[in-house]
Amino acid sequence: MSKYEELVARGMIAQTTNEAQVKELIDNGKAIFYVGFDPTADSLHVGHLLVMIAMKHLQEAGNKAIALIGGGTVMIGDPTGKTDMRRMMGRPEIEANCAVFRQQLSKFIDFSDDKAIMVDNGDWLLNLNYIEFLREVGVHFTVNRMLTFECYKSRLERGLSFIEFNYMLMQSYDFYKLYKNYGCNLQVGGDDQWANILGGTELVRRIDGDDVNGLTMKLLTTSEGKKMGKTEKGALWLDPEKCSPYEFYQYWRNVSDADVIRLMKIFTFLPLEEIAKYENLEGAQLNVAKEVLAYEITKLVHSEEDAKKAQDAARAMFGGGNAQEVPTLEVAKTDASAKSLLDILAENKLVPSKSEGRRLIQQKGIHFDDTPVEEIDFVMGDDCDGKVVRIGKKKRYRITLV
RNA sequence: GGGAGGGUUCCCGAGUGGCCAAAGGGGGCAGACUGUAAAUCUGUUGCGUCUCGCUUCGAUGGUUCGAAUCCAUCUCCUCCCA
Repeated sequence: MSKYEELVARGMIAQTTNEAQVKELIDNGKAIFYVGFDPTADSLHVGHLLVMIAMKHLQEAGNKAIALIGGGTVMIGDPTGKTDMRRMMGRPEIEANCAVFRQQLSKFIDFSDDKAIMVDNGDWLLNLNYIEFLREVGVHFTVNRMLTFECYKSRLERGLSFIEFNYMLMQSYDFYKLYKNYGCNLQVGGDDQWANILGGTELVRRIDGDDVNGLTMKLLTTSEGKKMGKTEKGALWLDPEKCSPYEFYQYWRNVSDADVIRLMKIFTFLPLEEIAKYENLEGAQLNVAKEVLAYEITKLVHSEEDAKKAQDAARAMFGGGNAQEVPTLEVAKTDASAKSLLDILAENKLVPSKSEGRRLIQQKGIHFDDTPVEEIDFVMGDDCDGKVVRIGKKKRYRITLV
């Protein structure tokens, strides 16, 4: 099975501009492909993961990767799927984000020996001359054509500012620049990027008469059609500081039955034949598949060691065993019998507010040492060292007196 | 520039002087049931020193015993005309 066929079989590919050409490029290691990341936050998140995995697949097949950081486009803001305009960001913030992205991306793709490069479109976008840009790029776009794109159509109802309307030109220009400077011949992105990618391929064709291609990946949704990767805290971050490997593991461990196999094909590098073995599992047996899924992805994003720890912790916690890997909660010796458990939890931000915590206690959602906490002002006492506090069903912390 | 209609709690959306911390739905959280799943049922969903108090309904000021609701100014959004 060729690489392209594998990607299809894994259910990752949504659309291509020219399937035969794209397949030919990828399977022969001739693709010089780029993926854009807008540095809107200080970490990548699960939404980026799919395309990062795709990059790894493509690089393994011998293709050269270009990671484009949108230091320029981020100042415009992609209107696709957005209701409001993006917040404008300052350069220092953007540059800091770029550094993090590079570090996170390097877990997936190999930047050594020019096998992959990272560029910032701020380098060419920020100092553009408006008139020149209009003459060079603007002439190739017709408004009527742009308005036929779905992403703009929907925005016409709600209002679309001129600055956002230009996003497509910027991204198209990126493709053109990369094609010129690095011989980039393929853009890879989420399926929501389809229109922007087409803009780029057409621009290259209009200016140079050359064919470059686009490839989009399926958008991640759960079996209920919801966007994946959102947790109560917002996005599911790849940065261990923002989302611990344990939390990360748990996210995947808890996916719906209906999603496991599909996610496994997309997010792990396990051979398809091996995944096929899990496909016949039913009911509770699927938990095995979920463990594998969670383990593999955690290993990929964090490390094998983190994955092991997370798995041990999860097994111990839910299997009833001795959970050494449970995150610890440090409590000052003087507080253990002086302050109520509720206060301590609130101080450590383990409950969003005291009212919320109070509610949890009333609904028997908080357990101390496996017994439900009954009183709002429950105090743990001095012998709480090593005991486990449980908040809700899945959050547990081991008390350590300090 | 002219005219019309709007900005309500995480989101959508009721509320047009006191019974409003504000209906209903979505989402979230918790409990039951389970397989750390889904579905279902129940509870809950501003904050706190919690049978009470405090802060919220675009902003500021005003009328009133009392305002999300009335008035004024400002601001932002949408639509129609130019």
